[in-house]
Amino acid sequence: MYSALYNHINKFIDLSTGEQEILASMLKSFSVKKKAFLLTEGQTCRANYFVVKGCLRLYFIDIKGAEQTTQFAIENWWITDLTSFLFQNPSEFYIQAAEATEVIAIEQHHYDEMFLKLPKLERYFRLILQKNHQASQRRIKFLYSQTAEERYRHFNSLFPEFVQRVPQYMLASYLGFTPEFLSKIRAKK
Amino acid sequence: MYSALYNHINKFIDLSTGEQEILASMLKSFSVKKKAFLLTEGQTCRANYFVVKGCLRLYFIDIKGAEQTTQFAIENWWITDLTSFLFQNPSEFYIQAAEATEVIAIEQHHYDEMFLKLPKLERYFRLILQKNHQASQRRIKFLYSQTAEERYRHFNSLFPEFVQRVPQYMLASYLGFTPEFLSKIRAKK
DNA sequence: TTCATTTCTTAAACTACATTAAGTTTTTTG
DNA sequence: CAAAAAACTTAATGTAGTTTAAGAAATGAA
Repeated sequence: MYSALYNHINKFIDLSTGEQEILASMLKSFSVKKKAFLLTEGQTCRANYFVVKGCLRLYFIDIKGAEQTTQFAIENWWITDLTSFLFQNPSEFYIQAAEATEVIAIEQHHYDEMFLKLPKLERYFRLILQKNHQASQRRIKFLYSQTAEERYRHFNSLFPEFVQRVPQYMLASYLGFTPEFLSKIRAKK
Repeated sequence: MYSALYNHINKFIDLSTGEQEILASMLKSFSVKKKAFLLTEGQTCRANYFVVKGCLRLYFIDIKGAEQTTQFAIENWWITDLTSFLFQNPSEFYIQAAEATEVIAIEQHHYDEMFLKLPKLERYFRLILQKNHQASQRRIKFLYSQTAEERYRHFNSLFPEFVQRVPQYMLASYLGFTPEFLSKIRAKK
């Protein structure tokens, strides 16, 4: 049922079968159709989502009405609007499936309970959050260090398969420019 | 000696006097003069730094030779180049004191040991990293949602005292524009 | 308290990227 | 598989922010 998550957890800590069962009682697993939403603006973010298969994205709508993608999550990544999730207040973000996606969710009312019942998971989530923090530091450096064109070429060389996987307008907003400009860059060469 | 850190930790978990002593054996505390470096490009980041008093900044030098500030840390914040710290490989960043600063440091060779000896601290650092992740999500949204001028005015209204505290050229690079443009904005009104 | 260094300001010329708008291609859906 | 919707392209025009360069002000050191 939740083996994708158990496998991931076991890369970082050892979770016994008994502990897996306790964890299972606090999880949900389900499919999300392409373009369906797990969160929309104004809603409270109910869960922290682990992607088993597929791709989710986190975005918001800016003042001009344009979608700004701030994060993607593919297989074995967690994604949520952390502030809305932790404090159960209204979100300014959307979480949408960029592809048909299978997720495992831990809802907020189980989140604290999980750490009480399975304190081992403190370590797992600390390590996951460290990876997230590394990713954020890399991301910020990336955004500050290059022009839009360089950012696209660099991203494309690092993750060519991912670039193929999502629509260009999502990628353009993730990289911080317009779809029109992305077209222009691609036409160049 | 380390009371600023103990106080901070005790906001999140309960650490006994005995546990504080164990922790103390893995910490160092020292002063950093204004403009002095805790890390420079090419060096391996030795420690994770907790600011007791003062202000540190994390920055890198971009292709054009300009300093790009990616993070500030004031009282009660941790700062490090996480990738270089965790994997002990050469950093592309500098960590510099923006003011005379007192820090508490945990060096890499004590970091894993700390979690073995004091597993309670898994929770503390998980919660700290959650706060960091919230801050990153806010930061990215902020960078993507507004023009340079709006970013400055917004930041200035949120943290007026901090804006006074650091040189404008550091702030400009943190907000993603040039010092000249910041001057222009400020002259406007 | 003076000299040197660092930081900040001003302004003109420039450019990377946005905007707008129309047309084309691809994907989705009944 | 046809029609509609979504995604992508092209190109002209516009602009927010950069670059360069020089001078002014503030800060720090001796």
